[in-house]
This record gives sequence, C-alpha cells and structure tokens, in this order.
Amino acid sequence: MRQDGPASELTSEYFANIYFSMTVWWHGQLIHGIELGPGESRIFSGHKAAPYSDTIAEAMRLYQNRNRVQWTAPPLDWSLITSPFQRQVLQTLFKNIPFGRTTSYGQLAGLSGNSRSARAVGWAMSQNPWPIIIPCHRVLTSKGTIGGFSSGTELKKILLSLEGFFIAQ
DNA sequence: TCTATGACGGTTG
DNA sequence: GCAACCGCCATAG
Repeated sequence: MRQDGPASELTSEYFANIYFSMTVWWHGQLIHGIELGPGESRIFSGHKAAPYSDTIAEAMRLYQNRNRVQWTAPPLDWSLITSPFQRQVLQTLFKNIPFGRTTSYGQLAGLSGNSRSARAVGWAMSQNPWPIIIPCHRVLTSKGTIGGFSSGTELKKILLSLEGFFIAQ
C-alpha cells in the first residue's frame, strides 16, 4: 500500500516576465510554495493549473509594466506554518505592508506583538514559503540597507525597484 | 533542558 | 562611516 504524503501530490507551474520568474507548487488548489528565479526574454503565463493561476499570470504582467500589484485572497496552504509566531508575522506583513511600502524587521516585529523580536522576524522571513505574495522583499534593516533574501539580494533589489524603490549599495 | 544559530538592532570606540 | 560587541527572540537538534 502506498503512503502518499502531500509532497507526492504536488504539481508545479512556471511563470516569468523579463525581470523574474516564479515556480508555483500546487497542492490541489492551494499554493504549497513558491521558488523565484531569473527573468526570461518572453512572458510565461503558466498553464492554468488552478483557478488562481490567472491571477498570478496577471500579476506577472503588472510587475513587468511597473503597475501596482495587489494579491486578493491568495489560496495559501497555511497548514504548512506550524509556528504561531511565524504565522502571526507572515499574516501581519501581508495585511499591513502593501505594494510600494517598506518596513523594517524591527517594525514588523512590533506590529506582530513584540518589538524586540526583530531577529526572530528575520528567521520567519527566511522560512517564508510564499515570497512575493507574502512580501518579505519589503522588509529592510532599520538602517534602510537591503538585509537578506532567500533567492538572493539582487532579486530583492529588482522587486523593490519594480515597486518604485532604489536601494543604494 | 541546553546550546547553537540567524534575512536584527543599538551602542561604542 | 564602520567594525566590534552585546542583547534579544524564536527555533532546531
């Protein structure tokens, strides 16, 4: 008898614009994870693996045109987040820091309940399964420097520039 | 439980 | 401006 875990039921879908690409891992109609990569010479719009695929494809076009992107009710698989703290931080970031705004690790810690948890917020960001949708690229250091990014700080700078920011260094 | 580890932040020299 | 420290917090093992 096979014992299929969630991992065996995952399917992937690829999207890209000229600035960055994203591979979306679906668990049914829920987003299990997102991997970011370099841009492509042409747009890839996925293959409609789920109802929300169209929304993602549209967001890729909006980003390429430097237009505002606002994710509405993304079907994220929150069961993946077992830590209450991490869930609080990710949800706070999603709700409070919209396109075109940035915050710091310390500020996000404060919004999430404890202003001294900046370092733990950094850890939560590093574990974010859904970059771009949960906008961890909008979290900078208190000094305004870039901070870190799982897919590389260059990509973080690109995303910020598409939202109207220019980070020196 | 204890220890090590970080996408941090503030202070100090 | 910067590098060295030190304090803090939430996890992982």
